[in-house]
Amino acid sequence: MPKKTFLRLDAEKQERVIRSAIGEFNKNGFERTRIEDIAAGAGVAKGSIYQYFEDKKDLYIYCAEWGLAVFMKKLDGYAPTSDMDIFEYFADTLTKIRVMQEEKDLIAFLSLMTQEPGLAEASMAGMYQVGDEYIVRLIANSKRKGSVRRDIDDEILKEYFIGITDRFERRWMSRYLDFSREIPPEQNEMVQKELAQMLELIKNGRG
Amino acid sequence: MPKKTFLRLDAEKQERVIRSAIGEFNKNGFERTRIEDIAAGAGVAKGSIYQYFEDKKDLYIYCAEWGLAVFMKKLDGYAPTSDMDIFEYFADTLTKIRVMQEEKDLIAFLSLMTQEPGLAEASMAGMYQVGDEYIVRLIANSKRKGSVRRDIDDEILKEYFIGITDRFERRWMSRYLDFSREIPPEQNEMVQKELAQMLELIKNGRG
DNA sequence: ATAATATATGACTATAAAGTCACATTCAAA
DNA sequence: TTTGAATGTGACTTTATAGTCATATATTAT
Repeated sequence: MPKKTFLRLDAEKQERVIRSAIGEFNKNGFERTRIEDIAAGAGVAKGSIYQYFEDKKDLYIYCAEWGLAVFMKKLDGYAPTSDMDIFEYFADTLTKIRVMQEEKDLIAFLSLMTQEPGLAEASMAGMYQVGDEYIVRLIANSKRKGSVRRDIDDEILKEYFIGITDRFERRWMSRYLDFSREIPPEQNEMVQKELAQMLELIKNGRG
Repeated sequence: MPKKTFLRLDAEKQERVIRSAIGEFNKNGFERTRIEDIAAGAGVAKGSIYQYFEDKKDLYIYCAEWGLAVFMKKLDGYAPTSDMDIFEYFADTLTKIRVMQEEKDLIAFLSLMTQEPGLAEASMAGMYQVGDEYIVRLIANSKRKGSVRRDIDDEILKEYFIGITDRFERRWMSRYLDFSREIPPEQNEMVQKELAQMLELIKNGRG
């Protein structure tokens, strides 16, 4: 838990500190990250970090919570509507990728977090859960509408969809990491073409 | 590179040291692992570790290489034959899971390795490549035989198959982690049932 | 049996970075 | 404009553990 001093800081400075920390943790992992570098990156003195947080671990955990909250808020704008079909949802993957691409540092941090032993495991649970809930809802909607077969267990369908989409999202996302802002149109076309093939496989099978 | 002293040790002692190191690196990550603990786990003195390896990093890299070699050898017995169909291959997933389950520590170590910045990235490449090559060969065989449709790019098919199977393998593997040796038969039945549903989705589609 | 060489050990040293703190600076209130 | 509280700072202290080394023990050669 950050100290009250940190919470009284103006939002801009808070974010500067957290983003710097996330960047460093991301680059080096928890142990190899030096508080001094985080401080330098945020343009404050090392001592200040200790005015804000109990210790390095406290800072890390706050980064996790903060990052998770920001990420979830972003994702929220991409939540499936109550009667949305899973295919409609996937059709718009490009938007999702773009949203995530804006926060690539954050996402990299969140996914590395899962590997840090004994730090923020608790915070993580929530993250996966949200994604899972979306898929579960979409499967229910789709079964109701008849666009997804009803003879397969929901659990299996969930794993199947997550397996495929995670893999492709990662693949596509990595294509956008290099571009800072302007994305060449052929990039988008390429993704759309691959997406179409992916959906085709899901719909008509025979791998 | 280990020192010659280490290489002259009898195989049993070498393995004890490496397995202990892998266990510790696995549990704590590179930085948080104490050489003293590795030594204790292997039943040798801390100083001995430095008779065997240049430093901690040297030991880590050797663990990576050793682990990779062991893993590949195990996997080798599970390579697809030159005319094997991808569905035949998947049908026997249970064997693969069992083989991997015997080396769960090793596998956990190898997959965490990818996250350690600047240590054994080079060694990793080989690992993924092998799995990829298997799938590529299986896709070619299957397209030839007609059990996989020919109108989808190999690259897309590869991502699709790896996405699904990775996800399910992870799921199933985690079920076997708790059991040390005797596996209740209903466990195997459960996996077989899920596998059947997974294959059904791949074959006939409609998510 | 003796010498020479290789291996084992754990108390010790060096070092890097976490965490502290006395003092400086800024801010807000009266 | 003075005063008290909050915030900022970086030189200093502490701590943890990587890595060393003098010495002991085991092994091998002659």
